[in-house]
Amino acid sequence: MTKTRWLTDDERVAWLRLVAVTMLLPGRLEAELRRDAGLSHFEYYVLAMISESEGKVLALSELASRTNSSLSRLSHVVGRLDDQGFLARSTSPTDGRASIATLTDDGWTKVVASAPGHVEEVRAVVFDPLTARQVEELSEICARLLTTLDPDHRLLGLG
Amino acid sequence: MTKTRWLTDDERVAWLRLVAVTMLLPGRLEAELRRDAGLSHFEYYVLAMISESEGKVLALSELASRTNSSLSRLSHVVGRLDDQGFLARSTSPTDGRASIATLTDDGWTKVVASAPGHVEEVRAVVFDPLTARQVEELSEICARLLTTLDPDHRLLGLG
DNA sequence: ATTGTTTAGTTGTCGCTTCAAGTAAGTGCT
DNA sequence: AGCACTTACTTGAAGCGACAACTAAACAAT
Repeated sequence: MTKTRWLTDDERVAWLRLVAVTMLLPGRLEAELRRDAGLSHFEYYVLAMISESEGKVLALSELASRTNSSLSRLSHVVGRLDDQGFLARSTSPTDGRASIATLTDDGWTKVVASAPGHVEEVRAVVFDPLTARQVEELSEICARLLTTLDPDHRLLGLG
Repeated sequence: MTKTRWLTDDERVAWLRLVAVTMLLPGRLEAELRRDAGLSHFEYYVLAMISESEGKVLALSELASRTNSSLSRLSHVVGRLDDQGFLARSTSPTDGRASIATLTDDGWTKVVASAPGHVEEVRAVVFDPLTARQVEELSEICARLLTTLDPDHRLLGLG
């Protein structure tokens, strides 16, 4: 049990601000999507990830990596999105264990309809308040943090 | 319906990284506190906020502001923390509607015992990977974002 | 071939958050 | 003083996510 290295005053302020951002930002995205698209941010993110993949098809395990979710969570959510007709599930022809999710036409329409409002919200909340220089810095800072948080680059496509 | 201002490539990368951080960071804090202290991050944050207030006493509505939670959520959580003996509820003498939460000795002991591990985790995940310069930049960037996300400074103490 | 292990997903249960409704105290208007 | 309105919670029901247990397919070793 070594002595705790407490935060300096500057670090403490930075930390409180960062925590505040991580508490508030998800709520804003959630609210906009819920209101304008009737989707949770996670549901939108799932559909968006599939829509950006080749052939609009993804295995659930790959989807779980990219969305930072457990397979259990994903299984429940994909089930609901299936019920709503935004995607379809099928068994992989090359691996009998794997389920693959395919975006339906309705799902694609949904993503296309939801994206502009979502992007507007992202601009309003993140990019508009920052200078171009700060966007660069933020990007670099997040990249550094991700070397610890996500050493295998499981999010950000490509495992 | 004006034309969507899509993100540039650089913005898109920055955005994906930021989303990844906001997805992963809370999980790390949650896991450490759950493991070492048996508390959720939100429970810890509630106790910490009370412990830092004058007299270790706070009205629930003030607590709700500082923790970015609904009163409903807070009411449930405070009920549980009360059951566990970490705080006590009482009615405000000056306002019959208001409940005030008081940290008990056990609650104080819990916060003091949990803080070092929490700070270590914060250092490991956020401050150690960054240069001093980047910490400054991050702090400034978060401050800018909070002008939109939290215009009334409801979080960060002082409304 | 068979046995054991790993991988991929599903399902049921529990706990927590949200949401809607309700209660009670305070405030403003007349 | 009386009435509507707002504020500050509390409570119960419903939904989502985490966890544990389970199924089934693929792989690895002998």
